[in-house]
Amino acid sequence: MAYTKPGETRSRIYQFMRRRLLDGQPPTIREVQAKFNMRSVQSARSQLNMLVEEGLLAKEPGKARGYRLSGKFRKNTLIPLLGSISAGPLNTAIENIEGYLPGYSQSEDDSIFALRVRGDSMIDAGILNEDIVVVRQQREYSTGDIVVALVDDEATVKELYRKSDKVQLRPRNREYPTLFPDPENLVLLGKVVEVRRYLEGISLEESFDG
Amino acid sequence: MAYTKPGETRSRIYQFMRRRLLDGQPPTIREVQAKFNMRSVQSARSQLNMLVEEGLLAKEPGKARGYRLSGKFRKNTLIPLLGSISAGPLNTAIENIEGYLPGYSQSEDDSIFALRVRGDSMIDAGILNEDIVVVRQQREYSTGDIVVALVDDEATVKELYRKSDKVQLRPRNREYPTLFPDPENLVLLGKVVEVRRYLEGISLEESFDG
DNA sequence: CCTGATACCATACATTTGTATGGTATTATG
DNA sequence: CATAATACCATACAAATGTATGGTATCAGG
Repeated sequence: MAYTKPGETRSRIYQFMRRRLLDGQPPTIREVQAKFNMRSVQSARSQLNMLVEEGLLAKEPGKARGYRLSGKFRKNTLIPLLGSISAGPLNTAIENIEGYLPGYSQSEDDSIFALRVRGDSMIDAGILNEDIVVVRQQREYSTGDIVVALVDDEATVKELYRKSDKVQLRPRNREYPTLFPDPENLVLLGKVVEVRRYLEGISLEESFDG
Repeated sequence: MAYTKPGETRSRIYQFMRRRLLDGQPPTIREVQAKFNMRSVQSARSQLNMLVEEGLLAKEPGKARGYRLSGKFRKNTLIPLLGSISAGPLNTAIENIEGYLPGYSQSEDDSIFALRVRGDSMIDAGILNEDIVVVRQQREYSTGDIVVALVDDEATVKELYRKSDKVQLRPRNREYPTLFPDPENLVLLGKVVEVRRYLEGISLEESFDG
């Protein structure tokens, strides 16, 4: 019986693992074995080990179904949808979580959250009232970024403009005025990295504490 | 030592399970036991069993980490992002999957897929060029639904209008004409239930076959 | 207070699943 | 062809995990 070319099986196993893990159902080694018609557990296991060594997978040794997607790669997580944001650091806002959205996160400690947009000041950027924006906290912001800023204790979505020391928060709707916040009092909660709109009344995940 | 009120622990266990399962890391019974400071495996197990009986959880008996979220409830799944859609049923289109998006699915056998929008004919509905629409196949469509239709072997996103037997596919951009497709040749691929826009160059999951 | 339901515990056992050891066959490459 | 790397196999064992049995303590309602 011919063997597969070196690396070929491993690549296919990785695809399989990836799908299963993203799907929330980590397989056992023996499931991999069966899936690829191997007659020995060890055949599957050694392939998996090599994937770990290559850094494509991670694992918790000894634990059943212990393979994980490597931290190097994007990972499915739940993004908290915050009901309202008041002043203060984000930690305090965690109190009122309206629900969770399934989404990506690049790195483990990405600070990502979601907000529902009120108003139509960004309508020309395709962000409508009631849309949900996914926001990532950052240190640096560039001109042209769509950001969430805290103005008068209220979160607002605007386009950021910077020229030397002056900062502008521009709406994308001619009926709204550009804001010229005092740079020292400007609080940027993060950059909008994604926009979502649910066209059907989808009740998001209830919040959980446990 | 006082016991918790009936139902209280169970509710908290459910929250825990839910989070872990949505997160793709099904816990073992003993993990639940430890999490809730129980001194017996069976304490945790019986609670979990009751959750299964209540229909809140499902399980694969005998399997390690075999608890799942019940099918009754919305569940995180991966939505395939189709590269291009040609004529024919969806099954044939599965060939060219560009990637996967994390998303919800209501029922197990929901036929859901995603498409990247080409063109700006729906710009007034806040759907821009390159946006991604999540589409659910349906039998019935109503006036006002935003649908994906197959016109000349190409998928197009439009607003559906119906009057007696006449069907219109209206763009939401005055520079584009309304289409009056022959009702018999009209192929509706589904209804747009969600719109997404990634503002950063996010390379979606590579497609996998295995 | 009585009673059933519920929350728990202790312990043992069965199965699933990860791990280890030692081997043969095939592929790639100089 | 010689050699190393790789793809596989068979079998055993150990650890993690699910299951079963038989209990005691607390809660809730009449």
